[in-house]
Amino acid sequence: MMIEEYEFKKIEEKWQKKWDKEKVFEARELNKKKKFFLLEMYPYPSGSGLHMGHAFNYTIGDIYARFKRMQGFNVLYPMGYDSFGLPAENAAIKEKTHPKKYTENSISNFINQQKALGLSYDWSRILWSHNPEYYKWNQLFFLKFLEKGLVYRKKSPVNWCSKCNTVLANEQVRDGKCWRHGDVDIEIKNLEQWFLKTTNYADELLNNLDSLDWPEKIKVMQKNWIGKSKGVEINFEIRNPDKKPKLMIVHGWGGSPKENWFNWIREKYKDKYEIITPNLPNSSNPEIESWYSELEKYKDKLDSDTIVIGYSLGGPTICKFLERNKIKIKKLIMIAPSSPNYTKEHLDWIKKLDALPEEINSLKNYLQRLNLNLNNLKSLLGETIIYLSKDDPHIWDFDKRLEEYTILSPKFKIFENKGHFNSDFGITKIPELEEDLINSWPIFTTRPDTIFGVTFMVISAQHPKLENFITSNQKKEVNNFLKKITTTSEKNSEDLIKEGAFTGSFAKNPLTGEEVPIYVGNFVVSDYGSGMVMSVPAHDQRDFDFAKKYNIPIKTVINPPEGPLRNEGKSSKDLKEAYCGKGILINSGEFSGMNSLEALKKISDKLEIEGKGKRCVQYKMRDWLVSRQRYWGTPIPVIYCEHCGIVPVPEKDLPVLLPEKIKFGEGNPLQTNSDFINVKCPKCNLNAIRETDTMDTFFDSSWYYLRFCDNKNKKEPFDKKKVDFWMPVDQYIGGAEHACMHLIYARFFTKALRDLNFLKIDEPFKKLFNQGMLYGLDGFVMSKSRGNVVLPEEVSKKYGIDTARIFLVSLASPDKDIQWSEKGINGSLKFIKRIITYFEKNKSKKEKNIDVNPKTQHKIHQTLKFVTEDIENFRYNFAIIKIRKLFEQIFDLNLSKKDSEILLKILNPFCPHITEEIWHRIGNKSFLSLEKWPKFDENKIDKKFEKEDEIIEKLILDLNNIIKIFEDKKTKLSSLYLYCIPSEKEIYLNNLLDLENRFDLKIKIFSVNEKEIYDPENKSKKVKPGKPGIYLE
RNA sequence: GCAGGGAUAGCGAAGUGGUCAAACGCGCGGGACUCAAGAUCCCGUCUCUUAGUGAGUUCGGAGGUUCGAAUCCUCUUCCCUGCACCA
Repeated sequence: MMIEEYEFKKIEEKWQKKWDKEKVFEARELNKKKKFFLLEMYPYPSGSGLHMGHAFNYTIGDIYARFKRMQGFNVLYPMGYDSFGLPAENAAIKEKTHPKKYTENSISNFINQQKALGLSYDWSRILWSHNPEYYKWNQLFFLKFLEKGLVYRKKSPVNWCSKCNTVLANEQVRDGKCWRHGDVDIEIKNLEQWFLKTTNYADELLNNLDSLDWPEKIKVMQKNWIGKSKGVEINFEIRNPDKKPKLMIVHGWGGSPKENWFNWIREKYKDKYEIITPNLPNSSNPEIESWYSELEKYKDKLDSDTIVIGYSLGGPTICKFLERNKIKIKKLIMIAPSSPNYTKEHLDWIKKLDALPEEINSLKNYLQRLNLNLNNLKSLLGETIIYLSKDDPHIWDFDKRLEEYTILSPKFKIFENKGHFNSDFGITKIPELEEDLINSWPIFTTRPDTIFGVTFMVISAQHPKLENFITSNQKKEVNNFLKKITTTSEKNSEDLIKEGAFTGSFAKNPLTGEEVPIYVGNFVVSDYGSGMVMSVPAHDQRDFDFAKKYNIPIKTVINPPEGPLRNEGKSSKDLKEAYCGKGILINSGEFSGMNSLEALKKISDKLEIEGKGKRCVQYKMRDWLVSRQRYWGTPIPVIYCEHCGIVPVPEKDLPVLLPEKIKFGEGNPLQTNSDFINVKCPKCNLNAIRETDTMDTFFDSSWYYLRFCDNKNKKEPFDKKKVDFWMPVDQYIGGAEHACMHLIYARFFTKALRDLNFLKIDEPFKKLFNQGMLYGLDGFVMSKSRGNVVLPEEVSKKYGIDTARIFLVSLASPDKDIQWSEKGINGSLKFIKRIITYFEKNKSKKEKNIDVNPKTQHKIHQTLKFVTEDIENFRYNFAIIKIRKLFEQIFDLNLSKKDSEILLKILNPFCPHITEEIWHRIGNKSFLSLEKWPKFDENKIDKKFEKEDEIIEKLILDLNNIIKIFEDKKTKLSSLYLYCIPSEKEIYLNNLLDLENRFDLKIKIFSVNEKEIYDPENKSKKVKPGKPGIYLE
């Protein structure tokens, strides 16, 4: 049966073909066996093919799959390709070919290379994301998310990579650079893009982490990424001496700007607001167009800093106006608003009115034409507050009215006895309105205990509302500053000096009443909290640096619990740094003397009671920007219609196919493809255009594991029952680089799909294993461009793929990064050869003289036990060591067929081809890969053998030492006399033959208490337990 | 700066209170086999010493806790990975 090295290749191919042909590794939904879903992160099929790094990766998974399969699990171990994406598109452009052709070529190379590694995938489950049968479901999910409000479109500052020619998600920006192009600074562009509302699940994503069996490192990374902080949102009243914000008041049907409550507001707020009071048509003429034409006059006056009050019918009227003109305002206050939509009940109610028939008719007409789309309106309103009274005679169904407006997520203020707010009391009797008319900004802080130390505010230089703060006096200074920070490209935030400029506006501290200046600064993040911070220079290092630079007062309000008082005998100029710790409050009014923790609670309470703030949580995590301005991805299934706005592609029209005939040149080829862009609007059937952005490829990889459960389904993304059967993934294997991207997105998807009733589970990946990275000879990550790739084909040509597999996993524990080097691979080859030799020898011995020594049994079963545990826990390196040791120990023994087959079985996951071949050659017809994993017999394991072994090993060591000395003296030895304590005599007797053979000596063993003892040098006196006396001659 | 992980014999890499001069592999040295080479097998591989022993110095560096530390604590140097002005 002699197997020679040159046969390796032939054997590998032979078994790979057989496994394929007999569908050995195909998974079925069988309930008899326990399921086990093992998954590796599906690879991007790189054009440069598969290198040793991949081989390392997949070997780790394959060993596990084979192990679990033999253990009797119903294993699902699939493979697919993350085949959309920028690199393929770029490579195709470079090589003047089509991305599809390029990608499919890469995939088929990948498959061949993977098969050559002997990986036991269920190839029937293969999938690739550029397949319309796959990305169709991306589009479906997108639409479902859109319906549920989990997808939205927003204009906001986004990250733009000039080399990728597209926007990037937050997660894809590192150090202000592109994740793919370390040399490209990210530009911030203000674009309208599609976002996935990942933040909806921020809390669940965070909380569930504890329940996951994942490496601590990944969990910590996700925790930091989500970045939850608890604090208080404090309202600071803002004053721009130059410019009063606008307050528009829209009266109701039959009203006029002269109403009593309106005069009251004008009087009280004339200093704080520029008050706009459109005089709308009266009740005898509620013609929709005439109302609009009046409002139209004020169109350009309204801005993002404006507050609008709409009373009664004025509420939905102003809503319609804002929606129609897409005007963003800061706050909408609706008092006793009419229903946003015309309904049957509405009509019934109108009929009951004591009004002229013409009036009723025109009101009916008005309402019918209102046709308000609250969904579109929502994004235009910064904040919405709705006043309702339960006894309002104009509301026919109170709960329904609440529900109608819920879509705007307003703050409802509910009263019991205010009627339609137009009684004799008038609206002046609602103190809450005053609270809503404060022109304030919420400021998030985790340290409300330092609020008495606020000496200035800083708004982000990137803030979209920055303009509202700049006074004409300060315009020049601010613009100079803004220009400076966009031109200096010291993006390394490490060295970024805190800079800013005074905007001219002020903010009023809600507790002290003190006014402090508002600065614009380069160190404030625009989309965290409200983009403005309260600065307490005495107790925050950043604020301190800033205050020093611009000579802003520093007010100490906390003394450290220990150490010198900070405010005593020291002017702020003497302070060297901020004190950021806890302590005792000073200079803090009624809170002075409390410790920080107590004050934090008390101050928060006070702010909440007085309506000046509220406790809240903030997350660092942002919503996931999924639009990409590139061709090679899933088209976003949306149509823009001039009349109907954003219209989702109807589900029946899916998939929106990515056109194959395209021209690369300037920008995204979809934009220049008229066949693709021009469509009829599904709603109104007029000409419309398609969205030309495609989806981030992380969208594809967020649910591919679900498709593996049912990859050929043409009717739906997957059969729910099949997903319920296989999911969650029992063991996921992949690199740590995806901690904050793929692994968060996939978790988000699972939760979102759960809430859309696609599946039941909360978490997709029960266990996660991070394999290490394989570095090239030069110490860098393997990549073709670096020229340091090692191809598995080359290695396996020299040594065989089984050798390579064993070598890779015995180098180090699989979670460690390793550097490739062929150094040492000979050891693995030697081991393979040893296995072959052993079975060759064993076979020729046939069934004679079978070793039945309990010690041998102990060794086999002990090893079996360890190896099983080691593989289970990904300690492959240990498993190999233990198997090697066992071979060493039994090499010369003639084991029973059953015992020797145990050896083959436990080796199979590591070197499947050669073991399968041996299995076959020793006369088995079945596939070794489908054999049962041997069970160790606890009864055969006896620790006493371990001790015995130790003693004998030591003896051998000693003997070797002594013999060497004699050899040096050229003395020939023939006899060995051993003296031991009586209880150990048996041990030596058991090993007598072995020792005699080994040393070619005649051996006599004496117990020290024996009378007839031959001991010329009194060696028996040295005897200790475990240490015999030795005499040689 | 913050968070996480490292530094172990010529190299790779185990080892987280005693059983540790430290698994295993590579490399290297010696031996067996061979005309020879390769392959294979056996032995050795911190230093000194020795009939199998004993002693000393080691686990990035410096201290400490302990009867006892590669392992625990403090400080420190260097390396990697992630995040980064998140209020």
